[in-house]
Amino acid sequence: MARIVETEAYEQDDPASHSFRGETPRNAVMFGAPGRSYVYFTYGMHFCMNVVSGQAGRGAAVLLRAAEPLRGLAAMRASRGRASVHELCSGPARLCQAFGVDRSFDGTDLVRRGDLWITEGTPIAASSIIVGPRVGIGVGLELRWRFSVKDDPFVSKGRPHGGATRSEKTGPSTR
DNA sequence: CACACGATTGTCT
DNA sequence: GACAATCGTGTGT
Repeated sequence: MARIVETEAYEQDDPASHSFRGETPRNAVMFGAPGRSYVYFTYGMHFCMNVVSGQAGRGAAVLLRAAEPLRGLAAMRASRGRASVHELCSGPARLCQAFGVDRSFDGTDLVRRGDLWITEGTPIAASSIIVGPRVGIGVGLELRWRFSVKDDPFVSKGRPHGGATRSEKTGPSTR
């Protein structure tokens, strides 16, 4: 179980989004019902997980980039190899590895409690949410759709994140 | 069918 | 800070 502390949004009219060029076998889940997980394989070795966030047919999702481990740390370490608590879930692929998320979780209903789900967590003050450009993309940098908890030690090290704060809502938890 | 390229991470210098 | 690892996917021939 972990508390999500960093996310990025992707939309269909967004050159950085996997859904930008339309539906394909890989991103099909993105165009389906919201609340499901879109898991993709990248760099020949990593999985990353998103929460489908648009209406069916829209192709929008939120990438989960980092989380604070809360329970089941031993299992996370077993999946990731010995690592400090700060390195267990601080990155989209690390998070997936810690939770054992692979392509078989593509399309999982994250609203319903099952093997993997997300539920509402403790509210985070709008003033504590940092907004900035997304990480690891070459286009769409003008969109500041990366959100993270200010000064949270479990945020990924993808890039310095000194943006302005903005309004948002909560910090849920997974499994 | 061939090929270029990742919404990354870990290791080495 | 630089770079290798490693292969599914999308695009073009």
